[in-house]
Amino acid sequence: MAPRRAAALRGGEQSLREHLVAAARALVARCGTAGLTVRDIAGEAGVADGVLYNHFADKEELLAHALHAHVRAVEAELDGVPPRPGEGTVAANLRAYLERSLALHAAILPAFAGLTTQPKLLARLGDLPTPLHGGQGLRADLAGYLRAEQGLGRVAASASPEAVATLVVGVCHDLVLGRLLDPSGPPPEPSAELVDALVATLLHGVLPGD
Amino acid sequence: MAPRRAAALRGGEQSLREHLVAAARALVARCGTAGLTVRDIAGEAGVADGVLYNHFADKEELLAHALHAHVRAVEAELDGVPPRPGEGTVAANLRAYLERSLALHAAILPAFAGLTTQPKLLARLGDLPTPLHGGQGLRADLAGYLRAEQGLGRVAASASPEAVATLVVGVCHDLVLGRLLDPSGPPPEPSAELVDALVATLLHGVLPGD
DNA sequence: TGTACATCAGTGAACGCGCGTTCACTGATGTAC
DNA sequence: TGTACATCAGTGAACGCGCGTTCACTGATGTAC
Repeated sequence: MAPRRAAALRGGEQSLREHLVAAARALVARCGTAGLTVRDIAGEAGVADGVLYNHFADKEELLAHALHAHVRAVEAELDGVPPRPGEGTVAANLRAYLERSLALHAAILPAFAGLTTQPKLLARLGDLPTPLHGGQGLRADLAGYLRAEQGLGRVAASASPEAVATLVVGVCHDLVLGRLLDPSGPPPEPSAELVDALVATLLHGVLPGD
Repeated sequence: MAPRRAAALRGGEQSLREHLVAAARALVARCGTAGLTVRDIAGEAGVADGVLYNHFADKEELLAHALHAHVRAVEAELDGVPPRPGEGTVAANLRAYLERSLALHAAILPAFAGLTTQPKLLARLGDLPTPLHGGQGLRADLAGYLRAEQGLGRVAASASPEAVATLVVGVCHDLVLGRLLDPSGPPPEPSAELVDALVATLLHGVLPGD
């Protein structure tokens, strides 16, 4: 009772299911889910076209797992830890959050681009055990950080942590989407000047005499 | 030398080309370009499947014109005129720009969703005479408005108009994208409280004692 | 230890469907006489 | 004015392709004797 083993797995110890998710994840990270075929995935995995149906109900279930794995991998690769309230300066911490968020979205958004038009895949994603953050975790972290700084008096009590978090995440969407819609675009990183100006705006606002 | 006339045009005076663009525009506005077939368009137009190739090189050229028309129509429908520097208060004007931008993106982004994954269509869009603004016009308007207010001393000289414009447009992307990725989402309009908080953040920043 | 057999995950050719696109045909209108 | 013909945009059945999915078959491994 030990049947055939996939040629691609000879010598490895991974299960074929995990192997398929890993292959799909590599492709999704590179080109997103749109235009990705089951044959592409089987080819990347070095495995027969049909096997995936021995482990997943359909293509979307496999892709949902691949997206899920990708997001968790990117989050795990974010270097350093999020800034802690009371340490350093609020300016430096806000900049750190902005840069973390930019890195996260630059790695994740391309994979999610086109997802809005794949309701079947969105539904499969919703079925996964841990609801997928998709950058929402970082947004909540930032809002929490700001609330803590309000408690310490380093951020105005009148400020809205949710509004700031929305502005920060929004900027990331904007910068990454702009690049996706213009393939001849500039290098991935936004200029240090723009990041400076964004942080300064969030800190001081635009009104004169602050 | 007056050949056959499309059944759907009987009584109308539009050219079939314009009729096709209008039909495609209606569908694109409703459901975006992803999953839209040439048969859907022909059906909406009440016309034979093949006619579009008498007027356009391919499906993408027609869709590019449809998107173009849609953006211009939405821009034309935005009510009122953009705030003018020196009039009213900066706070009210910033809010007006934010609300204009939200309305614009709510109407346009769904049609652009999934565009990142259609390079052929992106290329066709780039071929169109007027380069498509896609909300970039409003961004430039806002930056220009802020520069003018700087000249009048109502906005700090140290502020960055580009950063503020990026934050405003980014928020719109964020709010609309969030709704697209969660079909069970809340009503289109973000709460007045959030808009208030966003404007206040842009005006005053988060630092205490401003 | 050696041989015949049962198991069942992996294999990949084949199926069916929907899509973009083509093209032989249709038929309303203008022209020739 | 009336009739025969030429024009060519519109028509829609058909083509070819690529996709997701299926399923009869393969063959490495464990079991029976």
